[in-house]
Amino acid sequence: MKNFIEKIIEEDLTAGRCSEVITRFPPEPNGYLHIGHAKSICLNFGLPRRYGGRCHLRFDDTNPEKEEEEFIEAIKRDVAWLGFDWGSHLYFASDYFERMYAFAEELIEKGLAFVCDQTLEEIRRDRGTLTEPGKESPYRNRSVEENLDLFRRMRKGEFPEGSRVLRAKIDMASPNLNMRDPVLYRIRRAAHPRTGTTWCIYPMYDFAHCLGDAIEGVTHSICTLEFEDHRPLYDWVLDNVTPPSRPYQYEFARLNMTYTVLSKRKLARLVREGHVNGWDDPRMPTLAGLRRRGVPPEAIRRFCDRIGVAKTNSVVEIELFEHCIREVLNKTARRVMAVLDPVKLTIENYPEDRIEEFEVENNPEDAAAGTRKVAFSRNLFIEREDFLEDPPKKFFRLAVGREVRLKGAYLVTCTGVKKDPETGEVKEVLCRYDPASRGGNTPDGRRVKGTIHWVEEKTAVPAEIRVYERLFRIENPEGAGEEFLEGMNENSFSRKCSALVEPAAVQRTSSGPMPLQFLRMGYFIEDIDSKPNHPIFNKTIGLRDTWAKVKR
RNA sequence: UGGGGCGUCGUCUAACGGUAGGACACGGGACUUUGAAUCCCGCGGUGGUGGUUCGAUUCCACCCGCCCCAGCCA
Repeated sequence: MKNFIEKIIEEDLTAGRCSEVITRFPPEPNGYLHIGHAKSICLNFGLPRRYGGRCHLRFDDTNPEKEEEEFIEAIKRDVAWLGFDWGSHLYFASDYFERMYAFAEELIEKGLAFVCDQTLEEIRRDRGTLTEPGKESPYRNRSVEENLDLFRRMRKGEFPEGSRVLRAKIDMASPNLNMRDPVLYRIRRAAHPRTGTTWCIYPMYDFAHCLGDAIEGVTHSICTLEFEDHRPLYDWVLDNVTPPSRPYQYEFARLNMTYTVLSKRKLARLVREGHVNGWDDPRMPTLAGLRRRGVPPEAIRRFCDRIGVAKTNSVVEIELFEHCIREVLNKTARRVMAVLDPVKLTIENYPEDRIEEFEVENNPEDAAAGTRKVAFSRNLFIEREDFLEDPPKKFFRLAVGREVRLKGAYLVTCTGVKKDPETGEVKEVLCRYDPASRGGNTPDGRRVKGTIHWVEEKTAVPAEIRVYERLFRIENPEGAGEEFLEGMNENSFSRKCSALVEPAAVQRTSSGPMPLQFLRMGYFIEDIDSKPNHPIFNKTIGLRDTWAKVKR
């Protein structure tokens, strides 16, 4: 299946308009990358992978007031983690400032750019409106010599910030506002993270981006739909200077996802105002957050494959993303047993001092994952929600008089329950086991509907488990404007501080945290805050839960 | 109301002018030592009106709806 950009590329290749595909992923280092960027990254890096060529990582660092070194490093880390390699092609728009400056002088010499002394307010006022043409600047007809002189003095720092700009001389009556003598350069005294104070004039996006593309020999410059109106300006600049190559811009629809905000401003606000714990909070749709949450990069790549690339504004259901996460984790996550909310289970007819070991599989989807041993005794813990005093008809788990299988161990029948006399809370569940069911088998062929997970009291390891839900309870927080915070889910984060996990869950490997499936509960991964004496796990995502639907 | 874009199952996305297909979601069933996974089956769509054509999602006209643009942000 081909998307429209791939069709364009195939035509270009066939027609000989280019011999290889050179793309670029051009983030501005003013925030962290998120799942929406992943769509662009997969597209830009995927195209040359498919058709031959390369993709550059280019930082669009033309606004020193907003950009930071921290973001540059974070972005590199995230792109690499996603699985893409820019090789030696790491670039910065700021590397081209000198050459861009020369192109600006070329425009001035051709009478196609002028230095404008109007204030910001005057420029705005004279731009006109959507329905009325703008008014030409009184400085529009300065001589080439004067413009050159003024522009050079702008560069030297002779004028205060905001006092003058360089503008393209195009058409103040254009129905496309971007063509009404757009600003090309402005004066900014801020220190740039890379060029420091060597420059005090900085090129605007529309001037810098197309030239960056041309300098790098980019063939297909792919961006999002909101830049469609800028394409005439992209072309104008390249058509009016002598660029080293001639790239073309194509636009696709950015990703939107239900229950998620993806605008950089809103994400930055969540971080700044402390609604989440940083850019890598596991509830964040940032790549750093998803990584910490335990989402494998492969799942993100698959997701980007499946959502496709088109020009239709769309909102992808988060369920598709969740499906991709489960799909990958199901094949790769080691199974272990963990009880998040423990209640004692005592097997009355099992000897007090006996300990058995059972061999269980590490991943039924992957025989190569092998098996491990789990300890079993008279005293266990099970999930509190797996016992019900007053069970509904279709409840397959434990209740007085009912039999269930303890995964991998024995069948047990519930004989009673001990409760706190004050609160009525269940303190302990009592049962008797069937010695003939060792390993969870039923020699007599009887069928048990329920199989529950458990941990053994003496060997279980206490752990903290951090449970994350969707950050927003409303489907379209992005559409809620500035009030999007009101759509936040107050229960998006909770801790299970008295969880118990089997020892295999905390076995460390040298290659970083491994995705785990806590049997019947979901996928989890050890958090970076985790310590050997205080293991912490993040819930990546729950298993599909048909029972939850039956209950409803 | 100027300009630019976009309308296909609930959602996302395909279909040289020739049987509207896939994925997710949803519903049902089989299987199951995870109420998971897996496997079957089902559900459902071309914004509207005309026109061209043997035949239109595709071409044309008009209409309707949605998105983007008035930063010295990107």
